[in-house]
Amino acid sequence: MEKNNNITMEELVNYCKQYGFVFQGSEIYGGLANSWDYGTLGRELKNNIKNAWWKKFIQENANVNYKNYGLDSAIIMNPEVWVASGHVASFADPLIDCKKCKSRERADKLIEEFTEGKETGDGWSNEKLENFIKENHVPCPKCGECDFTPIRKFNLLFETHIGVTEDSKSKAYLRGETAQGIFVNFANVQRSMRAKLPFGIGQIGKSFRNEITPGNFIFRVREFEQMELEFFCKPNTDLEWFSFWKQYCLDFLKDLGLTGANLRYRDHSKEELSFYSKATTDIEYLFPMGWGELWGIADRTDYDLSVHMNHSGQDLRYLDPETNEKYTPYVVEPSVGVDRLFLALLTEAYTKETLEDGSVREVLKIKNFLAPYKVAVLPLIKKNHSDKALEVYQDLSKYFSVSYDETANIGKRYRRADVIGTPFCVTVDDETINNGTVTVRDRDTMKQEVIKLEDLVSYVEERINF
RNA sequence: GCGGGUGUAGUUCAAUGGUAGAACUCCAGCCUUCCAAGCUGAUAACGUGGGUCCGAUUCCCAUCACCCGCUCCA
Repeated sequence: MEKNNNITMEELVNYCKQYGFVFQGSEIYGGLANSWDYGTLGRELKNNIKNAWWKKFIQENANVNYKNYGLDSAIIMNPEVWVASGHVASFADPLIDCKKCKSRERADKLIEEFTEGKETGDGWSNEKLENFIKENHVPCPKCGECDFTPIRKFNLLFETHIGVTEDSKSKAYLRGETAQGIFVNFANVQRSMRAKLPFGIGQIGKSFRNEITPGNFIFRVREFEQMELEFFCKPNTDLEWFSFWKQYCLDFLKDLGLTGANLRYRDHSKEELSFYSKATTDIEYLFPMGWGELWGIADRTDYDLSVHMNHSGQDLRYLDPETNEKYTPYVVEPSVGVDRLFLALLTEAYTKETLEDGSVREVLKIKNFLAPYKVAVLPLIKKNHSDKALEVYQDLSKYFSVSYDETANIGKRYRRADVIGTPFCVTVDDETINNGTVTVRDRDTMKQEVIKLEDLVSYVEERINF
């Protein structure tokens, strides 16, 4: 299987732990499966990723043909939202285990395969599914036996209760995607922003899914962060916008520093398409464990707004001011996981570089605007220059995320900055005290430049923009 | 969920049924006017719970976690 050989997953996990990007969740209690905590540098990187997305998908409106609006909706919503969206029903796959070989199967899929598609098992009760399997001796595809456990439903939505009593009336769900918060607020945003089609609503936030099989470090976890844009457009213009956003997302990824060789589109086949979707394309990245979905771009048609209209009884149609027609907008959804993007960026950026003298330099070659720290301030000699260096550190901290390091010799401190991707090292020496100049050293070229202290902020500012 | 592997310091690796060793890292100090130098010192580990045993990091069982492969994937 094809893999990204730049770094193994194990090395990446260690790197993240060592330098404070990602820690095992609840580590002192033996961990909790598939939960990870973002450390000091991880939070910076994650935040920079989110800011970049927000800038490109919400803030910037260079294209006069549309406008995108921001939103931050609640994680816990009225449970009817999830009934309407179909999550309560379809997140509950009917799963059975083979008692002989312990493999787990979907009962409806087994029947579908067994009958070669004549029966799909869709919408059947558990009893009906179980009876059909027993009566027809549907075999386990692994071992051929027909000896299954009863059907168990695994609801992928996390359940919780509102209020202090655990009665069924108070049942609520943690959102399984941020998208529904957008759909239920479609009319609110449209009205309050006086928005005209086509327009998008985007938000960044945590979502929760009881995944059957999580794994691969932060690639698939039960608590994750999404950046979703729901782009509303006139019916029959959806495929154009679908193509548009496909390209826009790919360009964005390249702007973040992912290389084309590690990116590809993968169109969903008809069989694979979700029931709501007319077309779906994944942008996949070549992770250390192989190709994996990074970004899903889906043409959701008018499915979402329609089901919410039906279920809530509210009119969510759009009155087109040009034609005076009322219609339900179509939706194109580019949806990307922050954690996956984080993983992709570290996979891409981590570099072991052999220098001319044969020594090896570990360096995180990440774009400047994504780097956790923009500048490292270093006194050349601790006892001579740290007072002045601390002054510089304090001043720069007003503008950027800055680190300070006075331990060990200057070369070592340069390397420490390299390994976490800090683009600039500012060294304070006698010249700083006497002439007000500092040496700025570049992470990628390892070249140095002497500049005036008063020019430092603008020097860095010019080089860290997205 | 299945199969395989691995759990010893922050990291990489040793050894051992009876006081767990090292390298790198980190920290303090010395030295040092620009790319992991050197010297001195300090901190730091047997995933968790049972069992066998006089005694378990070592053997056994369970469990937890991670990695690899499959499976799955709104």
